[in-house]
Amino acid sequence: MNNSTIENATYDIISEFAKTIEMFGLSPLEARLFVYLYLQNQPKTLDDMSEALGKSKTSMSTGIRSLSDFNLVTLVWRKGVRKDLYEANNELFKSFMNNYVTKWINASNHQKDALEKIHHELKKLNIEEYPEITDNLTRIIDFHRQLESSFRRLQS
Amino acid sequence: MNNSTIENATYDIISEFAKTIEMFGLSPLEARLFVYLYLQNQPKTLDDMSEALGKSKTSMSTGIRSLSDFNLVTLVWRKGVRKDLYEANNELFKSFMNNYVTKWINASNHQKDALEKIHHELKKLNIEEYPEITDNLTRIIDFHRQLESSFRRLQS
DNA sequence: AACTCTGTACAGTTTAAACTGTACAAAAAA
DNA sequence: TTTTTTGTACAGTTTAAACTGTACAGAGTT
Repeated sequence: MNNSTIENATYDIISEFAKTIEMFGLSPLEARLFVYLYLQNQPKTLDDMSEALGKSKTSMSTGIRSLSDFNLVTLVWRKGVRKDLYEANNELFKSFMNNYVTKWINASNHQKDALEKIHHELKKLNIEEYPEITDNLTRIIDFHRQLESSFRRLQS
Repeated sequence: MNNSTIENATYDIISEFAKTIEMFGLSPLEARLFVYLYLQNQPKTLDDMSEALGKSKTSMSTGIRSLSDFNLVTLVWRKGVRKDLYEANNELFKSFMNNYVTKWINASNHQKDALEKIHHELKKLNIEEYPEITDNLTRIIDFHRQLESSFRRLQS
C-alpha cells in the first residue's frame, strides 16, 4: 500500500461525502472543505487547504468563515505557529442536524409570521365575498405549523 | 374591498409561501408556480400561469414538468377545453414531506453505498499503517445510517 | 523602528443556472 | 385535406453564483 493509494481513497471519500454535506445547504466548496478537515487528524492552515483542494486561498478564507459561522469548524491555537489553524468539529451528526433543523425552523417561522400578518390584515377588511383566499391562507399557515413540529422532532 | 386588494394579497402570499416551498429543493420559479396553482380554485393553463407570473410560456412548460415529476401538480381534463389544465395537489404536507424525505434518503444511501465500496477496497489491501482513514470512513458511514433513520422517522 | 508574513476586501473573471424567443411536431378544427 | 392551435426542443441571452489575483491593513518578527 503506497501513499498514492491513500491519496486516491481520500480524494474519493471527499467527493462522495461532500455530496451528502451539500444537502445540508453548504456550497460545494464549503462541503469539500469541511470533509477535507474532517479526514485530517491535525488542524490545517489556509495554505494547506488551498493546496489540497487546488483552489485559491481567498476561497479558503471565505469558505472557512462560513463554516465557522455554522459552528462546523474551529480555530485552534498551537504554540509557535503563526498561521491560523482550523479543525472540523467532530460531532458530525449533532452539528449538522442542529444547524439544519434550526435553519429550517427559523426560516419557516419567518414566513409563517409574514403570512399571519397578511391574514390579520385581510380579516380587518370585509371579505365575505372572498372566503377562499382566507381558507387557503389558513391551510398554508397550518402547513408551517406542521413543518415546525416535524423538524423539532428531528432535533431531539 | 376591491379586486386590487385581493390581487395584492395574493401576490404577497405567493412571495412568502414560495420561500418555504423553495426550501424543499424547488427552484424559485417552480415554487411560485406551485403556490400560484395552490391558491387558485380552478385548474389553470400554461397561458394563465405565464400571464400571472409574468414569465415565458416555455418556463411554465418546464416548470410544470418538474412539478409533475415530483407529483405536486396534476394534469386535469375538462370537456371542451383544448389546452392542458393543471392543478396543485392539495395534500400539502404529505406531498412535500414524502418527496423530501425520499429524496434525502435516496441521495444519502447512494453516497453511503459508494463509501462502503471504498471501505471494502481499503480493507482488501493491507493498511495497518493507516488506521485513521478507515476509522474516519466508519464514522462517516455511520453518519449516513443515522441520517437515514432520522429522516425515516420524519416520514411517518 | 523597519521588514515580513497572513488573512481578507474588492474588483474582475469564469462558470453555471435561469429564462426567453423562435421554430416546429403533434393534435384539433375547419 | 388544409389551417389553426398548443406544448416543447433548442439555441441563445441574461442573471446570479463561484472563484481568482491583486493589494493592503494589521499582527509578528528582527
